[in-house]
Amino acid sequence: MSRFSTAFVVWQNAAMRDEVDDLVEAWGRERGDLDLDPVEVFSRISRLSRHLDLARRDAFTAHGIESWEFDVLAALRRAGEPYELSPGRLLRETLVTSGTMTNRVDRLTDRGLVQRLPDPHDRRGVLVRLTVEGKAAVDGAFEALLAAEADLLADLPDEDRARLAGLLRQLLAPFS
Amino acid sequence: MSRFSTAFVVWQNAAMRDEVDDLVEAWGRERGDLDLDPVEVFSRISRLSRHLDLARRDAFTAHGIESWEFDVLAALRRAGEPYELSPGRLLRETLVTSGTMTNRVDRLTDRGLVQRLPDPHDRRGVLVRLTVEGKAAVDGAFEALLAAEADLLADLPDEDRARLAGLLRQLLAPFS
DNA sequence: ATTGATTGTCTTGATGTCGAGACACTTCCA
DNA sequence: TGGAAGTGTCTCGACATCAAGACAATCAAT
Repeated sequence: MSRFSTAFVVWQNAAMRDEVDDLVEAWGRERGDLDLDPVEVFSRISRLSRHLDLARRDAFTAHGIESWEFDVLAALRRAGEPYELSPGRLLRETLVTSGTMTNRVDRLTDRGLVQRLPDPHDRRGVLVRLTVEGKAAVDGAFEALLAAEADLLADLPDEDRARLAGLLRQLLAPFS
Repeated sequence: MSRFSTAFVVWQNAAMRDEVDDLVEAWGRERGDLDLDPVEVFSRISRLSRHLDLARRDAFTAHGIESWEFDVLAALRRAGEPYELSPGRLLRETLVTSGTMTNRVDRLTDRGLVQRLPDPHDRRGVLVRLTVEGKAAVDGAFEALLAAEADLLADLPDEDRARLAGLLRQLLAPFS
């Protein structure tokens, strides 16, 4: 199958139709003077992102946590032992503002998933540490997320996945 | 060039590195037991979507409108003459709730970009119609958006764009 | 040592969105 | 023709987020 995946893709593309095809068709009727190629890529990325958010939400609620909770817990989990980060580092990782992060850490503390500790090296600072319960929650949720995402990729041959990841990397790299 | 574009991609992938490579590396250190392939695709889609939102915001503010305004105006514009849709149709197009749409139409009416009309065929209903000013605003903003998005695609050869769009369609089609 | 600038965190007020419910009109069927 | 179910829109209360500013501790330079 992998040797023929490109032909397979071409065949599928011809047969398959998605919401964005309708969108492009409508714009083409109204603004035939414009090159709509960018819409073919970016509108699909936006819509996939929205669907993905919903899939994430579903996967996480089965594990009793919400998406924003996962974002924070996952950043701490990725940091490795002892699973500690400053609020400032957390808000840079998760791209939210400081007020939002204060609120999030408050609620995660109430739920017993993280705890706040004074930073021994900087008396202005605080460290947020994952609790044992928090680590278990994020590990379970991450496994559920990977399973849900793997389902979404099920129809895509390995070779196409790698190609897709590579093309997306080319788009994303300039931002990093 | 087109004949060698696949090899070109492979070479670029080897040379280029993005934020998600770091993310996957960190997860791999902590959870080497998991298959992180889905992250390579979906995390890039999420992050690109976020960057794209910012690029959209920039392109639109240059034209004096906001992203949520564009979403509503563009749905009306795509509908074609006479640029009218019901609030219910608008909220299905833009995936927001009815309360949100009421609020948005209120503000767009205040700005003179749309007007509310009674639906002649259904006395329960209302039609939202693009004004002349609204049509000019959305056309200008759309052109700016396409230009900004074309910039983001500038480094990607035509063949790769088409391949990327096709792969994304395969992921998106099951949702549609 | 003292001053000034910087960094890190939290507080406050405003805003946009969602979800649930209310209300009006329409459609269907007896 | 009458009543019930359905549809379309709007209102209201709760909530998470953001932006700006306040406050405390640290660092750098004289």
